[in-house]
Amino acid sequence: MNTNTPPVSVLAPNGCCPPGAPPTLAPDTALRLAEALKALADPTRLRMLSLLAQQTEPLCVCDITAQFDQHQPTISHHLRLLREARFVDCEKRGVWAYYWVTDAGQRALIVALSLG
Amino acid sequence: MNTNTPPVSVLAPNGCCPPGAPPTLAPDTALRLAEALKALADPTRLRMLSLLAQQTEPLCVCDITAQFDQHQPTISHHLRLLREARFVDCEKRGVWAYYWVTDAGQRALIVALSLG
DNA sequence: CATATATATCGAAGATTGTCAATATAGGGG
DNA sequence: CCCCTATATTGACAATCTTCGATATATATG
Repeated sequence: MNTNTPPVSVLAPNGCCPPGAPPTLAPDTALRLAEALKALADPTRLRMLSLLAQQTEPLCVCDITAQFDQHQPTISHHLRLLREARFVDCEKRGVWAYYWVTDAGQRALIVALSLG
Repeated sequence: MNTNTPPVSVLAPNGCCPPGAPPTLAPDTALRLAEALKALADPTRLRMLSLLAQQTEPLCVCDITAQFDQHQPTISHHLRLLREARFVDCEKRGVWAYYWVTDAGQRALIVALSLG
């Protein structure tokens, strides 16, 4: 189907939603979704999530840092944003901090990748 | 499953990907995905996409503008970003510009909504 | 042609974000 | 107790983003 011509019908005639159709987005829902999307909308964070999602065991920050060109505070900053979005979680063991992907983080990554 | 404890196994032991598992993200792929996610990561644009996805017919800019609290240049700016991301397309008829959601835009909206 | 209207573009102000150097915190080893 | 190392936090700066007023463009109408 050619999306460069106006569609005869896209979704939801008369406000009634056909199967699989997104309903109208309430402003507060849009805000919440936008926040989750912002946490994903950075190449470094996407790669971090991908890296963590491939691990059998949680990774410590120094191993994560080694995979990127950015400096340690920057990595720490991105990990914090991912944590605040509940896409990763962490645990301190001695001097080290170990990170892993949450269920929500895995779903988010799969969702992001599906954007092609 | 409790995501607040380190997982025994998340995905991809030894770099081998289990069914449905995201592969490592190449930097250029991450960049491209991040750009698409940025286009989605705004409450106004999410609501615009949702509004357009519900229409049987393309909507003209003045009708879109009427649904939001922002001024016309702001709406025009957001529509441009959605267009550059190929999530919407438009056509001029006389003085009016009519917008509709592309296939990619519909997929993106569904994907965004699936973030919960 | 003059005017009115719909939309886009420009330019600027303010907010947010990504990055890093410097510093703080805290655990482990001598 | 002192030092070394791993990580987090702070503060600064540049870049990017959102928004809006002003203006440009283009079409229809009288």
